Amino acid sequence: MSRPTIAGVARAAGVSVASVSRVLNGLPATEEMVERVQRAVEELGYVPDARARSLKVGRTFQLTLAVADVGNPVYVTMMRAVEEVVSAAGYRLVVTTTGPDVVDEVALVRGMARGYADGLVISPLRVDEDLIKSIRECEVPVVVAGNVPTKAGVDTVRANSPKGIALAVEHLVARGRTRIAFLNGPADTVPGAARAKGFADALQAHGLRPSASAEATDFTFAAGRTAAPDLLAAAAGLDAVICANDLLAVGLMHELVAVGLEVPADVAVVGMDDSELAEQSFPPLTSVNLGSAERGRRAAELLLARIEDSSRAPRRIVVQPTLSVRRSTP
Amino acid sequence: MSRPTIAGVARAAGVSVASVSRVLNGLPATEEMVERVQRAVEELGYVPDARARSLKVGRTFQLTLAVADVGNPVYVTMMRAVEEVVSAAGYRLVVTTTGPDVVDEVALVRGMARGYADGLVISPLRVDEDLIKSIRECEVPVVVAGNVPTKAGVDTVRANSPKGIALAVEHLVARGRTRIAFLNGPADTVPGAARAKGFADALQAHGLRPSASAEATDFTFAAGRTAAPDLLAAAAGLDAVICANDLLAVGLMHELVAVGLEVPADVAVVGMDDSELAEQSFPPLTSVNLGSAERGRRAAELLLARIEDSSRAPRRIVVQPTLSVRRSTP
DNA sequence: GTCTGATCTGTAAACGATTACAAGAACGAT
DNA sequence: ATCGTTCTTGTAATCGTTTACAGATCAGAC
Repeated sequence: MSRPTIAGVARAAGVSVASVSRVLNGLPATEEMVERVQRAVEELGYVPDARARSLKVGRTFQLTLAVADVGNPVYVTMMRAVEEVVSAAGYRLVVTTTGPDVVDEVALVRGMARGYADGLVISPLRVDEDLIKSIRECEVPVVVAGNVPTKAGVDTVRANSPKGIALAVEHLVARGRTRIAFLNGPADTVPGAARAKGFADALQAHGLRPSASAEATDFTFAAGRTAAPDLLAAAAGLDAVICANDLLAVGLMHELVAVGLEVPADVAVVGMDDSELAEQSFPPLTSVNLGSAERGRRAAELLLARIEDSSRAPRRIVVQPTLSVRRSTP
Repeated sequence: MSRPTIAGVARAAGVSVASVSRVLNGLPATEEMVERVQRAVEELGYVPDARARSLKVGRTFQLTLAVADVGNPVYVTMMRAVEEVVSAAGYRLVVTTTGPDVVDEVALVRGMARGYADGLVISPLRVDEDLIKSIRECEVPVVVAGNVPTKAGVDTVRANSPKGIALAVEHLVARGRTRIAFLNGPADTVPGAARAKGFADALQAHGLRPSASAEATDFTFAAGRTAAPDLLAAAAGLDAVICANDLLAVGLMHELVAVGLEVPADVAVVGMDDSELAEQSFPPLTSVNLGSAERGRRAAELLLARIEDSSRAPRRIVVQPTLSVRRSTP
């Protein structure tokens, strides 16, 4: 005995399938009709088939979130925010891990044409012409959580990481630190490039020169540890390090302790993302809050809005950073 | 100009829709036929519609993963493992957050009848008769990542947390600690109950009595901090604490430091889950590895296997724990 | 009593794929 | 030349909904 269909309900209730559908979708019907249909639905334990409904209405009530790595706490924060907005609006969330390669991202965006989801939030690490082209031509609405050129003409929600780094530098300078180094992630990524430039500019604004900078091979804890010795070797006597994200910062702190340097007494450390890890690390990490939760929320809202009205002009939202001061800086 | 359908391709190629479908699905066809269809597909940029396909074949090629809280690093680990297996098998992953309430879990399982996914991996915090009933009656295969009674007759993959706690106790005793306390999460959850009992049994096996125990309101960092003072007040002179997960352990360590106790010199701390946080915390946290990645992997494999063959006997897999010793214990 | 309009319900045609079945082509064996 | 077999292709039914359209019912106005 297999699942009852709407036809079975109609038969049981002695009405037409159209009437059943109407009652189920809350369209006007007589009291008696509603009553009969509901009884039949109850009795048979009928549940409408999402597949059939999707085909007919052309919507799946699913949205996709694509991130490079679910292990990064910043994506967890975003994901939670997106999930919240999306499920409140009656959508399910499909989570996809793209990995670091842009070709996989392009393939993903192209694949959206299959229509398994009604929209996409993508947070790309690396962006190229192909990716932008695929996004513009995508069958379903796409919102980019990240930085793409204005001329791309797509909805975006991005952080202002140069400004964030400026906040960090300002804070460090105010506390008397001047020999400031930068531990970046891969510079060929969009955030990596933006943060490198932001760091250079921020130091210049204070009349300082970079004490040193190093580039980790990834935005991960392990890469942070690995890159730390290089950074320390390059800059004798540095008194502060700004890191391109919290994982790198925590990795660095472990190495600092290992070589006998104290945080923040000897070296102040600032992270970025203000993820849960910043609060949990020891000492708790001063971190630039780039608004990942808000970016996730806004991106989801933008996507929902565009699904409602596909003709609206593309919007570019910038979420401003704040600094969460904790004990890793003096 | 909207998306081309299979009919459009057929027209462009001058063949029937059946032939197009066959070529696309790799069924036998002449060289010329394959050639013509592929050219037309290429030309029109045709991509098959997942919604229509789902309706016809009765499969969506999606699987759902339901966890209580995506913010918990242990679920991130599981999720990554599940995603890997599932996407290698050509499925997409729908991630759902159920929250702590069992009624929401039941609603979720019932909702699977809508057929938006071909299977479900659920990791429930709290389990009751209703939930088990809904799982048994579910329209699609369900694998429980967690502990449910054998008589429930469902596929499960679970950890052996009592054994894990025994490992922790053994380790602490071997290092000369005897005044051991336990910081649990909510005892009305399945893992909470199992771990409380495991702790009591393990101490007894060593002829020890619990130094103290406390119950945090959640398995979170914040709850760990909040519960810490109670624990310390209840047991003057404790020399070790085992925590029901890593977040609680890290929360506790922060409080220990705050009251001037040193880890591990004064108090040894052991976490559970061996999540990435254990490695990242300072000092790095000795933690019971309950095999979350492997549990995720096995659960996904079990689900795929059951989708292939729904008549196979339910399997119960137990993943054995190991202890990752780090510097939070002497 | 008839007509108009509004309101409710049913019939049937979609949505876009897969696939059972039948028809046609090709080919070798007799 | 005919027949049977095999292989390829096309026609049309089907999956389970939604919804355009038309038919039925009914109330109120004349």
